[in-house]
Amino acid sequence: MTSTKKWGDALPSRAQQQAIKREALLRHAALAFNRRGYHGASLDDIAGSLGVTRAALYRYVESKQELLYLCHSAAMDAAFKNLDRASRAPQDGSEPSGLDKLRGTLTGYLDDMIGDLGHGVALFEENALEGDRAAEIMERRDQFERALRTLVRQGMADGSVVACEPKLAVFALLGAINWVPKWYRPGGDWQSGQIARALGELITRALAAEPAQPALPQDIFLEPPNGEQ
Amino acid sequence: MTSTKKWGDALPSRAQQQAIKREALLRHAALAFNRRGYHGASLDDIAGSLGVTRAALYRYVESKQELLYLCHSAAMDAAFKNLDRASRAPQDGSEPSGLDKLRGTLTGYLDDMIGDLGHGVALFEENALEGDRAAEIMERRDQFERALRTLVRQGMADGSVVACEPKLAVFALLGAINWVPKWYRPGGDWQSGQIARALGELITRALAAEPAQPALPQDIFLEPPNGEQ
DNA sequence: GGGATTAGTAACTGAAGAGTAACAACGATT
DNA sequence: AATCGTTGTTACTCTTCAGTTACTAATCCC
Repeated sequence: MTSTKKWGDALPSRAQQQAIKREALLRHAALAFNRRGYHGASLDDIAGSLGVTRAALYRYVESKQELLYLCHSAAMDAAFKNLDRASRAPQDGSEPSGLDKLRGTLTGYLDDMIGDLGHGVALFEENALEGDRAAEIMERRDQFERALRTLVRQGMADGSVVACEPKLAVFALLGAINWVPKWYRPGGDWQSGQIARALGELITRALAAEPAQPALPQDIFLEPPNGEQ
Repeated sequence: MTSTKKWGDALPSRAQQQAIKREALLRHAALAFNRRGYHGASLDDIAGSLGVTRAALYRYVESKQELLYLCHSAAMDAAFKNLDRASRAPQDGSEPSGLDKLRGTLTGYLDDMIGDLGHGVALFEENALEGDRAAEIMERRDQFERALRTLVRQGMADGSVVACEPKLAVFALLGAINWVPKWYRPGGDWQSGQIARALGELITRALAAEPAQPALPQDIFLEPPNGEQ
């Protein structure tokens, strides 16, 4: 025997399986919360979509509240990850403009939200969070929004962004992005990365000081993907 | 006696009072639905905010579902009212461009949503609608979205709108607008009309073929209204 | 004033749903 | 094979909440 385990190392360990299941649980929960709202989505629904009974979920999560918290926490992780990446990475040798950073952050964030791994889809329903968890998420969210506003201001300073009220502008951008889970259906006509890029271009153009860029990969979209109006 | 009624005609009639109370109920319900979600907002909450007990609400509305329906219905009424107005009214003698119509529709719609009379604030939670009412609202909403896409296409034809995918663009615009009730608080730093106009300008610029217009009443916003970041 | 209509309340009913506890099935380890 | 930990189930409990009913108070109209 080369290994003490059945099937060698092909099967994931117990701990790994636990983690995998937890991930799946978060994804399904986020989907349910998005569709029906926190209070509207019952644990029976979520458990059912996983082919399991409600009681089983408590092996992976201590309460429905924690489930919601974990979704929001993952979303915030993605937000800051992309903010960091976009703020750091030089665009093409030169320092990226405020608008570049903004676009990079939002595009990456959106891609994470709706992409294959995206389970942090729960962005409505923050009011359903309670107690310390609520406070923590609100704090992180405010921090993210402040950072975005700073990027807007930076863009106005470097000439990449038009004069505007940063708070209002950031709300508008986040609105457009956070709305996506309402209509996006994986496996639909569009790929997630495609949407993220196109939408990122579209909404950051609302802030761009420059005239519209010449259509770059935009032209993918010139034809409707199917015949609908 | 000039009138058979106490207080003359100063007091509204019974029927008028009924209507006024119903309006107030809808406003408070919309607010509660927006804040806590349909399932999260209890009728006790809503009744309490009106200084009344839950049972009293049933004088004005036959069920919680109807309450939600009426909110959405009012929102759709506002949507089509503004679509009509903006599509009809010539901007300044000449036929308005696709972009003009789009901006007019969305600005007016948003103003109605958050303005003083705005009680149709409930735009999330459409999934909480059931049965025939759900079908009707969905149908009207789809019709509105189709009309907006048509305006986008029209704008591309007349040169006022850049090449883009209309469906995606409309989703983005509606996202930004529907997000507003999440952060807007009446009596805050900004007036509703001010927000509607500024946000309308901002988001339609995402679609404008033209270079950014020179800052018009935009400059109201150049200074943050109070000292916050 | 007095009878009818309207507005509202307090108390109950029934259902849904979150969380728990007792128990069964499975698997790994020895 | 016997044991122990893990995963999951069934069957409860307890709370919350929508909706109803039977009543009281006010208001209108004659």
